[in-house]
Parts: sequence; C-alpha cells; structure tokens
Amino acid sequence: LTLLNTYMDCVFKAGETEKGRSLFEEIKARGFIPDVRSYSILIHGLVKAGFARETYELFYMMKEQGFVLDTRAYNTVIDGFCKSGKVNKAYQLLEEMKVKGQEPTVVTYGSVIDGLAKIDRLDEAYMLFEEAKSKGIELNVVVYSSLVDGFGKVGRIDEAYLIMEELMQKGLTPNVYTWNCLLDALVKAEEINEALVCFNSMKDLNCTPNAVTYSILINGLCRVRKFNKAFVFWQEMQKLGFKPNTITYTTMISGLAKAGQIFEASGLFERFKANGGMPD
RNA sequence: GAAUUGCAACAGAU
Repeated sequence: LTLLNTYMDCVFKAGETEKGRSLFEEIKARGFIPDVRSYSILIHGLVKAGFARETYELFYMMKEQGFVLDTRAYNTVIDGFCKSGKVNKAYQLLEEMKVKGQEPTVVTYGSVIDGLAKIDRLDEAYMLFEEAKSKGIELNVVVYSSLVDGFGKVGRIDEAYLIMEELMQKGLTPNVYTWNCLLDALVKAEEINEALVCFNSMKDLNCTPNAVTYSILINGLCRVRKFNKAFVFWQEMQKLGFKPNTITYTTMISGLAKAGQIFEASGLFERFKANGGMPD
C-alpha cells in the first residue's frame, strides 16, 4: 500500500490525473483498503487539477468508513473545501480539529486565510491571522503572502504594505511570491511607477525576480499603455533566461496588439507556435 | 546518526 500510495502521488504530480484516479481504484482491486493517506493523495491530486468539488464526496467517504483524520488529512480536505467555494465548511473543519484534539497548524490556518482572502473576505481572514498569532503559531511567509495578495487584489494597498512591514519586522524575508503579490497589487491599482520602485527594492533585498514577476510588470506597463517599456522588460526577461510561456506570450501579444503594432504581434504569435506553443 | 508514502501563497486573454 505504501508503494501504491507513493506511486499514485507521483502520477498526480506528473499531471496524469486520470491515471491517478484509476490507481486509486486499482488499490481496491488489489485487495487493499485505501487509508487516510491514499485519500489525502487523491484529494490533493484532484484539487490541484481543478477538481476540488470532489473533495466533499471523498471526505464523507472517509468519514463513513470511520477513518480518523490526522492533521495532514484535515489540512488537505480543508484546502479542498476552500478551493471549491466552501470556505465556511473549511472553517468549520478547523474548529472540528480543535475539538478532536488535532491542533490546527500553520498550514491549516494558511489554507483558510487564503480561502477567505481569495473571496475578498479579508476582515475575517485577518481575524484568523490574529487568532493564529495569539495561539503562538509561528506564521510564515506563505501566510503573509496570502494576505498581501488578498488585500492587494481588492485595492487595499496600504494594508498590503502593512502586512509586508510586519513580515519583515518579524525577521522573515519576503520571497518572490510575496513580492509578486505586492507588485500585482500595485499594477492593478495602476501604480506602475510604485511597482517599478518595488521591483528595485526586491532586487536590492536579494530576491531574484522570476518569469511571473516579469509577466506582472509587462502587464502593468501595457495597462498604462507604456508598450515600449513593456517590450524592454520582455527582452530583459529573456536575457535572464526565462522562457516565455503561454501567459507571458498572451500578455505581450495583446499588449503589442493594443499598441497597434499588429505586425510585431503576429510575429510573436508565429514564434510562439514555432516554439511549440499551443494557443488557448 | 539521520532520511519526505500525503498538506497552504503569485501573473495573461475572454
């Protein structure tokens, strides 16, 4: 069973969702009874592949069989609920953990905070964040990033900055995700200059930008119609060895098209296809 | 001596 579980996890992580599902069935066919870990792997695999809605059914299958969920199983299920629009249910499970003597961890809180933040329920997210702190849970950069992202996406830039400051005061180091969340917030608020300032701070603080960072900035520059500058970043990105993917191509192509540079845009589109890109 | 079978965060177009 250990071997099958491990293999099933690998299969899901390789993106072979249907094969993963059939492996779960195969476990039963071979006369094993899937354990809490098998279910966790299955749920996690499905959630990552966009089938979070199936969490509910699988969770109740586990319950019916009388399985006792451990912390990680709870965390996986809670994340599945968050990603299928059942954040209230997720929160309820967090409470259930406390009752059952499984103390919620930083991951548990992180999942629910992120779930709330993604549906713009930031005040509740922030309350949970405070609750976790008051319980002495060491919050990490992931949780802070979720909040920066959440506040940023609804335009509460000041609060996003405050979270960022608190993070640094705690002696934590913002990583490329954190910075990207902040940059995206500034871009969406059309504060591109501020975003470029942050881009420099990020580098000063030894955080290396990645392809997502460039995609955010290119998009931001296109939004304020600074197409030439966007194209400079496009080239800089490739000089640094980041291969453009479908999203970065789309960002740049639509930017060029909006600038009326139809010729350049179609040239890029051809290059995209020539490099094996599949237009979506 | 240790050793991971499972858990959370970021970008585009429509």
